Formats: sequence, structure tokens, C-alpha cells
Amino acid sequence: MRLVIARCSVAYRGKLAAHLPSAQRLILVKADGSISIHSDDRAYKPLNWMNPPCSITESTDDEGLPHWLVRGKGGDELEITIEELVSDTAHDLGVEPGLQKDGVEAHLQALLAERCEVIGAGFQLVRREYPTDIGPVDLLCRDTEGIAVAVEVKRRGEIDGVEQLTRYLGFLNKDPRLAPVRGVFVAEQIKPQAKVLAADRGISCVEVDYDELRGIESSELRLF
Amino acid sequence: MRLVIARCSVAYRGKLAAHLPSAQRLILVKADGSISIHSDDRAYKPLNWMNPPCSITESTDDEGLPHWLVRGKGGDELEITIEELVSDTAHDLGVEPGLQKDGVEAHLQALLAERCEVIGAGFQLVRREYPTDIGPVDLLCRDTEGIAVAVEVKRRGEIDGVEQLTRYLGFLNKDPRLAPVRGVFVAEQIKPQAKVLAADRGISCVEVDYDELRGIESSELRLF
DNA sequence: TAGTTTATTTCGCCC
DNA sequence: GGGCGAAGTAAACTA
Repeated sequence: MRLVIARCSVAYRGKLAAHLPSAQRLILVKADGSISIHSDDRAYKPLNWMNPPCSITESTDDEGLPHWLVRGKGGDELEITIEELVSDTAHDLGVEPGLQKDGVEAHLQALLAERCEVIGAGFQLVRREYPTDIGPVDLLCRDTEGIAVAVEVKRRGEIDGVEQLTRYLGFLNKDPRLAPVRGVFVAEQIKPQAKVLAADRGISCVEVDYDELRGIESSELRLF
Repeated sequence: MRLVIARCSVAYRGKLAAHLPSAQRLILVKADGSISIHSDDRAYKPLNWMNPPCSITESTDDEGLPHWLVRGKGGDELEITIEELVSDTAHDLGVEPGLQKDGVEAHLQALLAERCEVIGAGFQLVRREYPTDIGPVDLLCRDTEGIAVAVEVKRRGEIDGVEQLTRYLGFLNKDPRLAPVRGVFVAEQIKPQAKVLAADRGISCVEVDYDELRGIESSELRLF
């Protein structure tokens, strides 16, 4: 990993055109071949960058200033003119063992599969990831009257999720062994516009609390 | 901007839980109060981070190792245990003049709003970002016969955009002052599948050239 | 390898 | 400040 602190100007020409006037910035060159240019704000997002694979050509211009030309795929170009070099260091960091994550949508779906009465009183799970021609439905349940219920689980409920569930319902209702199938949209938070669309499509909405669900799971575990 | 190279372990507890085993990494502390932890790969994305505003508390643990506790909003916590400090430097970068972008959807939409006859001969703009219960339509126009036309603008025309326009048309057609409303899908490039779906929905497709549109704008400017 | 879906998405705009 | 759509989205997963 190479860290360059320098006063520089940058031009990007690729999927869009962007330009950075002269200022002091951090230029970060990683071992994976990527390059990113950071200012002292915007949190972790760089101002400009190039993803690997890309080639970096360092040269010196007419006035003796370092000049980098970075070429990425698709003809993308990043042009860096260094006007004043403050610092240029490199470190060999070695291998990255990797990040462990817990608590994403997959986990929420697993919790709901085990406690599907949270979605509706008396619901019984038929199966997780119930297959259809256009992809698997998160959960397929049956309610107290034996009616099939397709459940779409999201961490954040937005309009796309309602569309997705609508498509599944269209296909599931073609199966005479299942029809009529009703839909439930489950998420930690459901946006107002998604609720409007769901109502318009006859889909019910349920908001669940992740910590509470996990709490139920924990209490259950304590019983054994 | 502070740059720390160190062997460290990291734990994040917040929107999810995540853990990083011991390895050498770059810890980037920016003037905006953000912190991010980078490995030598994954391009510009850090392994862990905390967005501003957050507070960093540096202490020393039982074994004399530096220990950082970062608290963000919503009770999020980032815990960094430094096991070996390789380098710790700081630079004052000064103000960032900012990034100029050109060629994104907003610009395309603005150009089309001014020249909506490009979408259809004789089209007149009613308004940009015309509001509906499920979100704003990019452009609402009227054609030569006074029929309302909902226009969805994308940089890349894919199936999602056709779905989006279909939803808008459904809601707009409920308004007796507008109905019947027809739809036009405009993009620099429209994928074949999106064209098929649009045709199936009675939506017309128009492909426009960004440079040409900008060219028209430039020539207009030259006249004055 | 290509399409699909998620993301601690982040970011910007408008209300 | 909340809601919504776009992003040079990127990254992970699956068929």
C-alpha cells in the first residue's frame, strides 16, 4: 500500500466526466491495483478512483511535475497532475484474513422462518426459499384457514420489494394446488410509498423488530 | 488527516455485528470526524468504518496496547485494538474545492426538460418531477393533441425503468383531469428486453444522444 | 460468466 | 429532517 500526500489536480473521463481543481489530497494505491483520491472529508468515499484492473503510468511533464495516467477497463481514464509532493510512503501489509458479518437479511429471514407466527397469528411454515419460475420466494406459509401465504422479507421495505412479491404472487397463483395465494411484505421498516403500493396490490405489510426477534430466539435457547 | 499503519483487531457492533482478526491495516482518520479501516485490497471500500459524527476515545489496555473506542450515532460502536504500531502521521490538507460532475441522469433530465420536442414532436412540458403518491414522475408533458404524457428518463434503459413508469401511469390514470395518460421511456441506450416489455405495456421508447443534446444546447447558447 | 440482489449501501434533491 | 431515487454504485451470490 502506497500513501502519497500531494497537492494535485485530477481529471476523470469514463462513465462520466469529472474534474478536481488543485488541492492537497491523499492518493491511495493498493496492492490490488486500485487507486483512490481522498480529501479530508466525505467520510470513506474517495473523490475519484479507479478499480482494478488498471494500469498506472508515471511520467514527468514539461514543467517537471509528476503526472500519472491511470487506465481502467472500458477506456476509463484518470489523470493526476501532482504539483507538490508532500509525502510518499509504502507499506507491505500482508494478507487480509477477511471480515465476518452477522445480522444481514439472510439472518432476518432465518429468524422469521423459525417464528413465522410473528408474521401472522397461527402461520405455519411450508418452506423457505420456495422455488418459482422467476426465483425463490423467501417464505411460503399457510394461515389458520390453510390459505397459502407468500412472504417477502427485506431489511428495508421499499417499492422494489413490493414489485418482487407481486411477480411471485402472479406465478404462484398459476399453480392450482396453491391458489389463491396472498402476500405479506415483512421488513424492519417499510417506507410509506411502499405501503401505498402494497395496499393497492392487496398485499399486507408487517414491520418487525430485529433485536426483539433475536431476543425471542435467545429466550428460547435459554430454555434448553 | 491522520494515517495510522498498524497491526490491529476490529469489532463493529451496530446495524450489524462484524469482526476483523488481527492483521496489518491502514486506519484513516479524516478531519470530518470519520474513521475507516483499509486492507490492501477491496479497491476503495474500507473493511470497517464509522461516519461522522462520531467520537474517538483512545486509551491503553491492561497489556499496554492502544485501544480505540469509536461511538457513532444510533449507539453504533467500533472497537479497535492496536497490537503493533508501524506508523502514525498527520497532515493538514486544507479545504477541498470540490468535485465537478457532468453527464449524470439529472443533467440528462434537465436537458430534456428544456428540449422536450426531442421526445416527441410538439411536446410541451407541464412540469419536471410531477408528484404522485408513489413518487415523482421525471417529466409530465402534453402532446400536440393535448394528451398527457408521462416521461421516465434514465441514463441506461433497463426493465426496472419500464416497471417504474408503468406504476406511475397506473396512478396518474386515476386522476380524471389527466387520464388518459400515455408513457414514453427515454434513455441514452435502451436494452432489448426493456423495449419488449415497454411495447407490451403500450409504452413508447426514445433513445437520445447525450452529446448531441448538449450540442443543441451549446448551439442555442451561441445564438445569444 | 452473466444476471440478480444486497448494502453498516452512500449521496443528493425536494418537500 | 424524512422520504425517495440515483450511483462511475460495488460486492456477493447463483444459475
